[in-house]
Amino acid sequence: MTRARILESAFELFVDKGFAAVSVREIAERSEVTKSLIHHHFGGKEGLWEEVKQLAFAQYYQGQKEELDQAEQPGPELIMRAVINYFEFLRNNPGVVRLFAWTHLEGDTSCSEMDGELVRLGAERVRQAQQAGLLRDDVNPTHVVTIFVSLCTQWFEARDHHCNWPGMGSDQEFLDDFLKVFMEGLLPRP
Amino acid sequence: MTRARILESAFELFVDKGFAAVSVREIAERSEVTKSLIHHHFGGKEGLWEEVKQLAFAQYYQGQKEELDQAEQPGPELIMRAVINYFEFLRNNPGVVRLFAWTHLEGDTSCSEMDGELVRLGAERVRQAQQAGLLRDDVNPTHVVTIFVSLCTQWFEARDHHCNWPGMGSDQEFLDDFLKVFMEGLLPRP
DNA sequence: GCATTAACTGGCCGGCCGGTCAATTAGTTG
DNA sequence: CAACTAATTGACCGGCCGGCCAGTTAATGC
Repeated sequence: MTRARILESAFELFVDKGFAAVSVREIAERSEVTKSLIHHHFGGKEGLWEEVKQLAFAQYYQGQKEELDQAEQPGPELIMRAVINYFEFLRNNPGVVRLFAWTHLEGDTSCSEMDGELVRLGAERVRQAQQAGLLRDDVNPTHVVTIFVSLCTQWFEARDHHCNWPGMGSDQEFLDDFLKVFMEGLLPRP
Repeated sequence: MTRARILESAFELFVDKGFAAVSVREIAERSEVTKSLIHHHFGGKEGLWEEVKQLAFAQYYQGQKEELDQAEQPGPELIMRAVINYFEFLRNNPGVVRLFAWTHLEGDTSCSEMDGELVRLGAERVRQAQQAGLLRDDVNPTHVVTIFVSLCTQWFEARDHHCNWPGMGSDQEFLDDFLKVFMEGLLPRP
């Protein structure tokens, strides 16, 4: 469908250059339609941008919600699996990562509630594990989730940047080291 | 001086909206000069952008290098102080944080060597502490540095975004919790 | 098969974009 | 003061921007 082709081209370009640096003409050319048609379907550049974002957000939200909704006994293993899952999602969806980054810089907070809900779910799991004595309880559960989320996010956002740092390992090696430190730092203190 | 006033206005606008979304006219208006003068002094929009970035990078590099060059016995306390120092720098220079973020998204790697050098210095400190038996030695030192750099960076980059997450604490509270988990996770394993 | 709606086109608009240039003013040096 | 340089201006350029609209083609329903 034409609509989908436009959305795809727009996604690629927005991911690559950000909203301001992409022209409607460019999107039209890549999706092999006329500029007018984009206007017809999306109302304008802004409308298209919103729809692209919404699609990406929905994809993100759905994938993460699924994982978090699986009712299991909270504990270190569950937390770790959630982190790995999140890490994998970002690895497989670099476009979404960049779209989020552009969006944040532009001050768009439309995905705040969505993200807030996911964080709330994650923090609840951490809290349960704390109450069960499986994780140290002297740290804010929301902070724990934020640590995991921020680290995964930044790893992929700045990947091109720090992949050249001396001594840097692969995705997997970084994740392993990062989990080693945090999972053990989260264990109950004697 | 006029040149400095232009640079200041440009910095503010670029920080706020990114390179593509700022017009030379806008910068001229804010700094109360004519568009032509900007051309005269900086050669064009691109030239001004480069100079703004270079100034910010220099400021960043200088501040961090100073801290890292202080010859002290490496150990957990030194690492912790470096983290706190980095965190404070970002807190006090939100503009620089955003400029870095825009720059990364645009694929500019001009600050990669600079950052690489800082990371190398930090990793060296970690390695020394590992060899002295003060930190666990089964993690890549570069990864350790990357972990705390990424976390501090992301905290301030996405601050507006996650400050509304339920249960989120203040800058200080987050830093405290992060250090609690991170520093204990780095201790030598029995 | 005819009416209605949706998909799609090309051309045009006013406006802003970055950049250029000749001319003017201010500052400096001898 | 004169001569030269640097700072600064305003007017102007071609080009691209997003948006609009009248019109055409294609699909849909009765």
